[in-house]
Amino acid sequence: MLDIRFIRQNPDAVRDALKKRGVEAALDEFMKMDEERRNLLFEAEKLKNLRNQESEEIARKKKAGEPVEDLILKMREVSQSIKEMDEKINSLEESLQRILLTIPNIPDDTVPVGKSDADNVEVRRWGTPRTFDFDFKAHWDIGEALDILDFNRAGKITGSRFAVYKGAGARLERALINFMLNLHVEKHGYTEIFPPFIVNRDSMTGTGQLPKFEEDAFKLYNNTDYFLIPTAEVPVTNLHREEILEKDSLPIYYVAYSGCFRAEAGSAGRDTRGLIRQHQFNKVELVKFSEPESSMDELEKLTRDAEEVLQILGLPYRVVALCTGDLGFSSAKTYDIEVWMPSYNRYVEISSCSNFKDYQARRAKIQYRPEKGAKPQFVHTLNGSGLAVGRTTAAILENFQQPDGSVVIPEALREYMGGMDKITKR
RNA sequence: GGAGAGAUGGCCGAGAGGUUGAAGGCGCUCGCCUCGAAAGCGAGUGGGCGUAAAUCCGCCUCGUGAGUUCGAAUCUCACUCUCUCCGCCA
Repeated sequence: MLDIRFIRQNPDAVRDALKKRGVEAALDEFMKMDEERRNLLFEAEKLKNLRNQESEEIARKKKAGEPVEDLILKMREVSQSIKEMDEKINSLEESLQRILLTIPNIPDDTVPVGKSDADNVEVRRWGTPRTFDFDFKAHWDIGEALDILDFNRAGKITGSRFAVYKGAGARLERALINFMLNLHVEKHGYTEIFPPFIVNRDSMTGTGQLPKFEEDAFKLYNNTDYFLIPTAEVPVTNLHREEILEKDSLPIYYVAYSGCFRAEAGSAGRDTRGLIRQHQFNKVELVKFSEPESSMDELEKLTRDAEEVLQILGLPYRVVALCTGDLGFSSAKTYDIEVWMPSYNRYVEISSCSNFKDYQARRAKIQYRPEKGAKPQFVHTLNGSGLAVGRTTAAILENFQQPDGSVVIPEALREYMGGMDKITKR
């Protein structure tokens, strides 16, 4: 959420930022309502001041035994006016809030301007995509041939866009989760969180999934207003919703494994095969809370932390800076890490690392005190996948497949696989 | 699911319609004292909004939302959460 004062004072900057994103917002109407609200508020406050003073007067007179009937009658009318004005103010506030919640974040100055993912800028590459001297297969074919992935039965159990992992496949997924968590906890200094996979509406609003993207989320219908989390970002960022953090506690680094659930509305027909786009998938998520001054540095470090997973696994990847048109709703700056996926013959997103600056913090009211006794300020929040586990499994199957149909397990995962160095058909 | 109790400032805890934004204590900050510390003494100490900012001032805020009233932390209703007992349960 943007600061309403910032919009008031810099409407052109906001308009410009939205244009770069390719988004329209009813700013003129917004400014008008804001002014009306403030005028009404001023009038209402004058009346409230009168009411407070006269109420004390009544108390004083009553105690002294003086008559108060006239005053009470007069105040009855004042109270009625206050009530009417408050109702108008409230309805204006609701409208303003509704608009405010649908205005995306302002892109950082360093974000390349562009319309779509075609305008994203490659920042760096690591590793070299392997050239195959045999007829390589897509991971869904590898998985089914090795009897470690079963999409058909998942369709029977639930429906499309679900997968069953079996045997070494299930173990590989679990190994990756543990490997990633251990790396981030032990080497990068993150604190592990195991969050609820179901959250309430306030949490979804705090991180920006709601109100605008409700159709993307799975909603629970048991007389509750609960949602399945689309990412651990939601529960973990909301850990500190409506809190004032100690300066000394910053930066805070959290890492969380969670299942993730996405309706994938609007992506019908895309990535219909394999593990790339599922309604349910596993992810290890990195979340940071930082002081404003250091959040850009923290974004660089967070991205490197995520990259290291791919480096240790030996998977080629590249990092791209998302352009203004491709930037997520709440993000001020995002790097996508894309892993080489032979079946796609291109790099495929496996992590998205973002600095939200104070946008989520303002929505979720996450503050800190810059100094003892100072006014609280909004922290900056960041997060990134470290990594999407299902896509990592897919990348391992494809990049490390052998001519005989087996798949070599990366060295670093073997201790998590009971020493297994290769998945073969059994 | 049934029965009961509760939710007040960073924490503990009073308050039961009228200078109560809130006694008292703890904690914290600053000052005095001290070579220094402790103790003691004095002062201060939630958040939001009000065109930028400090001060002043005003409005709002005692779980959340509505209501009664000239006036609500105090009364009414709904909701949320916490605790205790019973039931059920991985």
